[in-house]
Amino acid sequence: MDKPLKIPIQVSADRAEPMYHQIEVQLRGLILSGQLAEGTLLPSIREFASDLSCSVITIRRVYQDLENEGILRTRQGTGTFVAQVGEVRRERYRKEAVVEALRAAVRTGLDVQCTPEELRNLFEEALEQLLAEESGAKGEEQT
Amino acid sequence: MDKPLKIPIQVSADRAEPMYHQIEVQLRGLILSGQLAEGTLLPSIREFASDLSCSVITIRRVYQDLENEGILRTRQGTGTFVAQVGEVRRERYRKEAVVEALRAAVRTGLDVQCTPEELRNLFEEALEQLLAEESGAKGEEQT
DNA sequence: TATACTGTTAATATAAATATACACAGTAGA
DNA sequence: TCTACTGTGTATATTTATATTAACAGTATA
Repeated sequence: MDKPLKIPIQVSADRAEPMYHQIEVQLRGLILSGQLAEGTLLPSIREFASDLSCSVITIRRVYQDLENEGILRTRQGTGTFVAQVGEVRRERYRKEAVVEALRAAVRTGLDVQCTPEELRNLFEEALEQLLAEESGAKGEEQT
Repeated sequence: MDKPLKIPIQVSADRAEPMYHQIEVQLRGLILSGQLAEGTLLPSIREFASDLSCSVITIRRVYQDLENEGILRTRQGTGTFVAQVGEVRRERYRKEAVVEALRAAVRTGLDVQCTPEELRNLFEEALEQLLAEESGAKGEEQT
C-alpha cells in the first residue's frame, strides 16, 4: 500500500468562501490537472482535517462530493483514492464546472441586454486580466 | 406627477432562485436596457408587492439594492424612480454584473488548468447555445 | 390641518448552508 | 483475535440568507 502524501492545499477560515469549497476547488484542480495521479491514496479524513485545522466532517464532505463527481473512489476501512477516470471522462469532468460558470455569466449578460459582440469583448478582457494576475502571482511566489 | 405603470415582471416562488433576486435581475434588465426610461415612477412597494404576491419587505429590499447600485432613486413619502444615470454610467453599471460573473467563470477554468484557447472555445459554445435557447423562447411566446 | 398616500425601521420567523462531535462499522496487519 | 487504523451515520450547533409583520416617519394635496 502506497504511503499517502502531503497534499499542497491552502485554506483560510477568514475568507468568505466556505472551507469545504476552498478545499474542493483546489483538490479538484490537482486531480484534473494530473498533478495527483490516478490511484493515488489521499490522506485519511482525520489526518487531512488535522493538517487543515478543520473538522473531520468537512473533509468527509469534500471526499464525498468529489466521489459523486466521479473523480475519487473511497472504501470504508481502506481509504480514499484518486479514481481511475479515463482521459476522456477526465476531460468531461474538468469542463463541467467551467461550462456551468460560463453559462451563468452569459445568462447574466443577456439579462442586461448585452450583445454577443459585447460579451465576447468583456470575456476577452476578463481572461487577459486574470492571466496577467496569475503569472504575476506565480512570479511573486519565488520571492 | 406621472402615473406609475405596470412593470412586466414574472416571478415564481417555486423556483430555487430567491424571489428578491428574480425581481432584481428582471428590473435591472428593464432599466439598463432603456425599457424603463430615466425618471420613471415605479409602483409603490405595497402595490408592487401585491402585484407579485410577495411581502412589502421583499420589494423594499429590491429597491434598496438597486438604489445602492445607483440605478434607482427613492424618496420617503414620494416614491421610487429610475435614477438619472447618464449613458456612460449606465453602461458601466450594466457591465459590472456581467464582468463579475465572467471573471468568476474564468477563474474556475484556470483552477482546473484550462488553457486560454480552451476557455475561449467553451465560452463561444455557451454563448451560441444560450442565444439559440433565447431566440427559441422568444418564438414560443407568440404561441 | 387632515388624510391618504409614500418609504423606513425594528423585531422576528423560517429555512438553508456550513461546520461539528461522537458513536458506529469495515479493513488490514501484528 | 486484537488493535489501530480506515470511512459512515446520526444528531446537532451555528451562522447566514430569505422573508415577514407591525409600528413609525416623511410628503403631497384636498
